Amino acid sequence: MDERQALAAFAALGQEHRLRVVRALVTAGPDGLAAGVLAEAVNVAGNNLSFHLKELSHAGLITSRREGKSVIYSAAYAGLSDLVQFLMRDCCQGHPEVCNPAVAALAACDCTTGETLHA
Amino acid sequence: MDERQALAAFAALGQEHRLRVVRALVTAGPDGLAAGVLAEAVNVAGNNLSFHLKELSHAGLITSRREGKSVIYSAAYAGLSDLVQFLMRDCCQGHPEVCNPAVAALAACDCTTGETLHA
DNA sequence: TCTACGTTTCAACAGAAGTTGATATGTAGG
DNA sequence: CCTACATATCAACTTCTGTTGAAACGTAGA
Repeated sequence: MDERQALAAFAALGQEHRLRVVRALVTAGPDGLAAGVLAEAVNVAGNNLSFHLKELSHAGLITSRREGKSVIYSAAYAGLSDLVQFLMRDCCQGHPEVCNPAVAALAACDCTTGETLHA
Repeated sequence: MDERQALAAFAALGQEHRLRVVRALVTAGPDGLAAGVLAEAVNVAGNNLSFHLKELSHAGLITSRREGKSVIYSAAYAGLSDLVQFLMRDCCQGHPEVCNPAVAALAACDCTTGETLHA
């Protein structure tokens, strides 16, 4: 991920409705949510939400697929990871005092499979 | 860190000059950089930079201290960590497939002291 | 205290971003 | 094919954000 992509991703996440959409989609998991369901979840008009979804899609943070009449959106887990990687890369330029708290935070996250942490 | 703070932080990082400032400060380490030096580094007029620095400060991403005539800015490592934690917290809502790539990315970062990773 | 230097504040402007309502596309069922 | 439903697009408006130039503040040395 280069600066331009990171910039787009951060800008996308720096908007209330879009941040809520991403959180809702990440929570929803790989199955994702239909645009209409999302619109209700974040309380945004459908046409307006569509605008934000396009923006998030361009930023590489979400993906979409059609299922019948609905369009299902889901979190782009790879994109989110890349963004974390970008932050980590920045924090690692010889100054471990930034990274270590993040590592500790991640270690406290119990969703890890144990393959990498808790070894 | 609550949503409002995360929102402010993401919005702050979603701006070219501010992202460059943060990267420069993170790279510079705890000693930080004077406002004038930063202005040259990111090629932004002093008064304009001051505006961005205030914004980053409000977002909790940087701190400042006066040293003689200069004002020295440095990265708020705790704030950056909190932001990472916020992303991690979101990604951990029962869906390890998001978290694991991030964990792998962090594991590849060689700035860790080895206390948490590489165990 | 006067001057020089570094930084910040302010008002004004220009441009971008978000919202809204109307309209269009695309899909399924009768 | 026609209708109903779900989503997307478009143009217009409003609001927010970033930039600029002028001026103020605060600090250090003569």
